[in-house]
Amino acid sequence: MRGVDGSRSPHGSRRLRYDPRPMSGAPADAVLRPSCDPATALDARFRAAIRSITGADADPQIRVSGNAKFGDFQMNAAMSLAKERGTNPRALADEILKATDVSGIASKCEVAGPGFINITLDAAFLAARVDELSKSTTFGIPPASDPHAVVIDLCGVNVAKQMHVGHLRATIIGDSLARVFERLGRTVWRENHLGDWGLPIAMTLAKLIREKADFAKLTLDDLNAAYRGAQKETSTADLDAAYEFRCGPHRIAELEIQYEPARGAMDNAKKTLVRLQSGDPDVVRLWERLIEVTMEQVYEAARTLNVKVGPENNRGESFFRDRLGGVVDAFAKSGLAKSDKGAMVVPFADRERPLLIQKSDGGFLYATTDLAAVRFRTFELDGSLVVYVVDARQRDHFKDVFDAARLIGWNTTADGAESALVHLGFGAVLGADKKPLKTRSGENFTLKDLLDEACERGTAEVTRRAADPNAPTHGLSPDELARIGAAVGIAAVKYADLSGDVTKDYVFDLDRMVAFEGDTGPYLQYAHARIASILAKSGESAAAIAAAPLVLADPAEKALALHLTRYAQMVLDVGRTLETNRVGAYLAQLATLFNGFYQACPVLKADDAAARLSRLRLCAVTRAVLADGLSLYGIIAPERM
RNA sequence: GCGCGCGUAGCUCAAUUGGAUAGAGCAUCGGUCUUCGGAACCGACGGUUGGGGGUUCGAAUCCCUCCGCGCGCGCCA
Repeated sequence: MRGVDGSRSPHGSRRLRYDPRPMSGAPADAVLRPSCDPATALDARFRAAIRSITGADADPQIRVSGNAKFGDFQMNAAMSLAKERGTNPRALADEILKATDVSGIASKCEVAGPGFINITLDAAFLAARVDELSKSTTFGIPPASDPHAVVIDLCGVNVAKQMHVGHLRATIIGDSLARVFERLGRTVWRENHLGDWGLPIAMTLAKLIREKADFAKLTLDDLNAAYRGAQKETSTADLDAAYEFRCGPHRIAELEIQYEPARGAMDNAKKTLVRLQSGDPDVVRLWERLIEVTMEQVYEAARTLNVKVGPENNRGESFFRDRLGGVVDAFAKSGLAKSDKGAMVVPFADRERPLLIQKSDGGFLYATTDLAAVRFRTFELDGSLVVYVVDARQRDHFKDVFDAARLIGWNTTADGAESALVHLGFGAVLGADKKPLKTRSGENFTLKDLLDEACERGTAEVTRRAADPNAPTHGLSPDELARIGAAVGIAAVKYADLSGDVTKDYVFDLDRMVAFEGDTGPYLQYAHARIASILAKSGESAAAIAAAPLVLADPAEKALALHLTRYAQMVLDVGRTLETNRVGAYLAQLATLFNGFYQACPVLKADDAAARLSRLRLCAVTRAVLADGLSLYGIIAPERM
């Protein structure tokens, strides 16, 4: 089971990175660069100048200026290069600047501070980049160079268990990453590694059979209750402890009698497991019904969340059940696994803790299934990148599994390309008291509770505003308002989660999550709706707007345009770092810059027709980028709200 | 005991991956306001980046150390 309530392993490193093209052999300068980003041209020009001076290929370190007063970009390489050469950084910056041809790109370049080169872009060059971006069907993102697939392990739901707030993260972070890689032109596999096999499921099944439950009418609550009941009635914790602490024979005998029913229930569960494993059609049918009932909630949550997870993504533990023996054999034959106290373990050179892949009773473990899944994902799904969006506490587990996979060479695709195996461990879900929310304590928010609440609050807010006769939403049907309200409420929840560092712990605060003001999902939706409104009111055709020449005269126009051209690089960066919060930061900045532009530059009331059309075009490009960016979070951008 | 992670404004979080004066939102206070959509905009207040030391032109970021909090540690998943 992939449960977010699992009890294993801590965080991944704060900076989660992997080499996106590990064995492709491509030279560094072949790294994808969007041509609509001015930084690409600047990089090429300064790189050439540096090569002419030093004779070496060095990163010119082109960065967006942290402060607008320094211009649009800065080149930072002079300082580190001067250090290597033992020369004066400012003098080297002067030399580089003299040797750089910035004609047609920059209107001003100057050396500042300890050796920065501040660059102000030429307005016409910037306008041309926006023009290029607006004509691109991929928003300027170059075609993917890696033909292999990206595999994303997400959702992590367990059969017979209610989804709770923790599953929100595994689901929407995974889906968002999948959308990013789809935007980058990669083939993406969303893998829902269901906990649908093994003793816990058999225990639940055995209990339901014994109690003659009506499987046709089973609800998820029934399953949940049976799961818990089965766990409880088979527990022999006190007895196990008595053995462990070598209690006297009298005490143990006493407990043996007390726990006789538990032994019986467990025996019964094990017999059910054997029937299930041997393919007994009666048991298999009931087992399938268990999965069906469980998954209904997942599909419903996915619909509500606008997440692309359905039956086609189900590939759970049961899928790998016939491959587990092969996993152990492969490790045994290659000499990587050895017998230890009757169990099979894979030892590691750099640490004490081995990876247990087979129990002394012959049974397989979580790790065995994961190893089978790694092999499937790299060899059969052709994944050169396999991302596991799973609770950060399972870090040690994945470190072991990935290292074992590398030892045996399963981290390669069928054609021999190296696969990056990455655990994206998200932080714990904490309560207002900063303590982890306990699962199965009965009182905690289920995922459904959260989503219902978000949709209700969103609908209430939209309905309240629609009561104003001047509101664009005035007069819409209750159904329509509820549809928009749900989009707003869900946007609030998703944005609150995805716009932070997902590897950090997460304070579950419903009021904050469904806030509609400030740096929120609805703020972005609002900006989108407002732009859509302007475009609709303009009376101009989309074709006329798209063909308008761009004139970037006002600083607010330039600032907005510059940010638009950076969209492609931002998406590439998310693909490289798996940091979904970059999308949110970019979009919030975009909305803020648009609002600044909106404040400073009249659009419909512009002084002349050319400026009006140019500004309408900026609006249109901004709207398109905003909508595409929101789609990377799976957030719907309504025309009115 | 061993291992891992975290610590930034009152609160929730950023910081272009080592760059210039650490930025947003919320909250508080003040302003814009007969509006191209106020779910907005502008401003003020708020910081010894847990403490200390080190590396260098330059550190929230890298190294060491201490403090505090959390997580994990082979026959569950």
